[in-house]
Amino acid sequence: MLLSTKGDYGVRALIDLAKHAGEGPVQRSDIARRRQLPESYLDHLLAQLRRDGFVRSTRGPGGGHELTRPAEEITLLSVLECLEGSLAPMVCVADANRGGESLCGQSWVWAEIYDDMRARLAAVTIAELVEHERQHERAIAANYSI
Amino acid sequence: MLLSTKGDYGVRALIDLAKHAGEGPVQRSDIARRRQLPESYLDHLLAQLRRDGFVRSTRGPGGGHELTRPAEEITLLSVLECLEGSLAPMVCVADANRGGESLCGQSWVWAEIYDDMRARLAAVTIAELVEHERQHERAIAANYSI
DNA sequence: TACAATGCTGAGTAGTTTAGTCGTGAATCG
DNA sequence: CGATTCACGACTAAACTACTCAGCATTGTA
Ligand code: FES
Ligand code: FES
Repeated sequence: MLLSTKGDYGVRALIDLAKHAGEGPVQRSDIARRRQLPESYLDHLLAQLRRDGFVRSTRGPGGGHELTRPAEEITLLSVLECLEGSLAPMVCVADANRGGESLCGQSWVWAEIYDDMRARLAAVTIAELVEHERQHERAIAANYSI
Repeated sequence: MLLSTKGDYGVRALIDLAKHAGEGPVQRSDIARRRQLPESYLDHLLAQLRRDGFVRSTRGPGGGHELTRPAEEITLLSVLECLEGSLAPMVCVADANRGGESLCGQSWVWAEIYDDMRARLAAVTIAELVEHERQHERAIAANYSI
């Protein structure tokens, strides 16, 4: 039932990019270090994200990666489906065969769960995750400053 | 993200047992044939279900498997967790470390999704699935009789 | 132009998981 | 006893995961 690490890692990377948006390209090595990801693995994830138009990359010195659009417009759902493929918990509720007859009498439950899940993931943007993180940092800072 | 077939198969088997409850032990081979499951695989699933107290088995001629309690008391969640282990979609939201600090800023989303999912699965019983199946059968029958 | 910094790509890989099969043994009924 | 049924563990092929690595392509700077 577990997602692979790809989705998690990819979202972490995009959060990092969003946080440094407007400061020019961010390098792979910086993302990897800050977010605790294996750099050579992150490489592949960024490639996929680029293919799907989430990021734009520039080579050469001073190069790196940037978001192609504001973080407010990037939903968690779109990122995860880019990196993980379909998030369907059962083959019979995958997007392809939604018209097909219910095979085993429990598929309707999974269909409901899947719809819920997608709705929740579609309602969260990378920008919100960045905001959450900033709030969390402020809370930590406040704790120490008291 | 996909569940393994174990959960699906196991639920199918329990639906079959529930449907024939009160008619004495049901044999593996019958379940396998009716529900289109590989019999020698079903074997392992029934073993697990027995270990966890969902079914009781008797050997010898006329032996087979029966539910230990009414289908109304068996939730989908309990069956799936028996056969699949934890259904957590991310390690960081697994039951073990629910107290642990959020690691990467998106775990709260997954925690919400996981809670939703468990709630939905806990709200459905094997008895309801049997009822659904019976209604479906009646609908088919009605269609043909017209 | 040389060269260093950076990203791009595909091949390879060790370990794990999935979805089973098979064989042997144990219990039970007649 | 012998047929029937479940019980259990060993085994396996195929797929997937989470990587690493080597080599190439592109770009900025001196
Ligand atoms: S076949 Fe899809 S839930 Fe059983
Ligand atoms: S570490 Fe759990 S969602 Fe990222």
